[in-house]
Amino acid sequence: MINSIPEPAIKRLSALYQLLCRLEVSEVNAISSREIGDRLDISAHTVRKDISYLRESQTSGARYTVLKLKELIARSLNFATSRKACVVGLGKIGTAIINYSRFSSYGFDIVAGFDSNVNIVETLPAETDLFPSYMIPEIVKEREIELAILAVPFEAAQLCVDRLVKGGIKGIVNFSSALLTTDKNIVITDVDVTKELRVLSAMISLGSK
Amino acid sequence: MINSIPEPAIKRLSALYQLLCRLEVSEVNAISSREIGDRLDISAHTVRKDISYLRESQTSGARYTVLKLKELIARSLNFATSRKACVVGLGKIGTAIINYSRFSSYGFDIVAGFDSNVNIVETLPAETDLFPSYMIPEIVKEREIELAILAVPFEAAQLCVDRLVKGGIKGIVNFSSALLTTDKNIVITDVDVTKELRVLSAMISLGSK
DNA sequence: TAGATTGTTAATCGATTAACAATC
DNA sequence: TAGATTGTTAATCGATTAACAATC
Repeated sequence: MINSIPEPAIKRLSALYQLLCRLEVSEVNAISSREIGDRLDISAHTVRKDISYLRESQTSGARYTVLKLKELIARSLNFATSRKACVVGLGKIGTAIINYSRFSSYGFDIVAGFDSNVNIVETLPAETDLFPSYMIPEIVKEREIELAILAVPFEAAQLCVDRLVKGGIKGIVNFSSALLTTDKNIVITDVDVTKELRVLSAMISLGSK
Repeated sequence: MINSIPEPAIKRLSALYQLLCRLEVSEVNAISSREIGDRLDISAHTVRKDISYLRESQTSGARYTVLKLKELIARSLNFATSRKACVVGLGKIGTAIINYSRFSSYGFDIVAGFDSNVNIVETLPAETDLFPSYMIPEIVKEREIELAILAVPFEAAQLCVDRLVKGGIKGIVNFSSALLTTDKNIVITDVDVTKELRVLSAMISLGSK
């Protein structure tokens, strides 16, 4: 029933969740669909429509209660239960991510880091357990890691993905510029600065937006 | 005429461009829409449709010549002329990006780095000219910088954006987790690991894909 | 030539926008 | 109560998929 939320709506709802967390900190109690739309740069219609995907049909003419709406999204999109994650590749990006302490407060526990260079694994100062890359399948399975942040060089990316999949990974955030191939049931998001710059560049040139 | 390429198509064409660059290096000469589709995880229909947005109507039954198609995309999306970019915020992420040397070979010249901490600006070893943040408007204007990579902490983000806009920036890749507000004619892409993890998490839970 | 493949028009599918009754 | 706002159905808009003639 709740199953069929369109992917664009999931993305917007994730952004909305983030906004609600911020509002909660600033002690804002209620917000209208219009205000949300202004902040997130989408229409108020879309905001209400997106929220309606989650609802168990209870009509109301009052503005959204920040806390309640946050809870509703958390429940519907499963943000309440925390997930285990790992970082693969401990270069500059990987190290920056693994030392970014705020993940756990957002429901993501980084429980392992991997690098092919044993030297790095042994000497890097980090609060997280570090392992050599060949141990990925073993550790991912053992610690029930569901998500991976991949920050290895281009050439090493596919091998790491295969190892992660072998361990039973469910989703990957890909910081390498490699084009990865996997089973359809593993979700991958690509984060590629060069690609983002290109898209921006094209949009500037074409004036499309 | 060429103006009206839908945004999803622009994104896919940027990915295709990247694929073609790779194929060129591996000395592949020709490729079919089906093969492209397999690699990019989209349908062959979509590939052909996307390419048709660029074409000056010249029918052909032969597979795409890698080099020609690459050139066509470069010409249509303006990837040929290089653009100037800057990095704002020289923490771990910012430093990693500014020292990533390959941007220039992709048509992006990073011509300045900024940080609010004068100490960092003076001592950081980098090949790029570094400046204190208050000089952003001046330098952006002077050097005709069109793109910015924003990697400052959450709290500082909006101030930096305002300064960039003052200098006449056209596009921003936002690595901070802040929700930025600006004129409609400035293009912003958000790169937020936490948000990506959330979206992955939701998609895993809902099984939607 | 025959099989394969493109380029593009038409058909379908899905998301966004509009509208409005129900509610605060 | 009256003005504002939600939740949801219906209408619109746009992108993806299908189909097929033109071409290699």
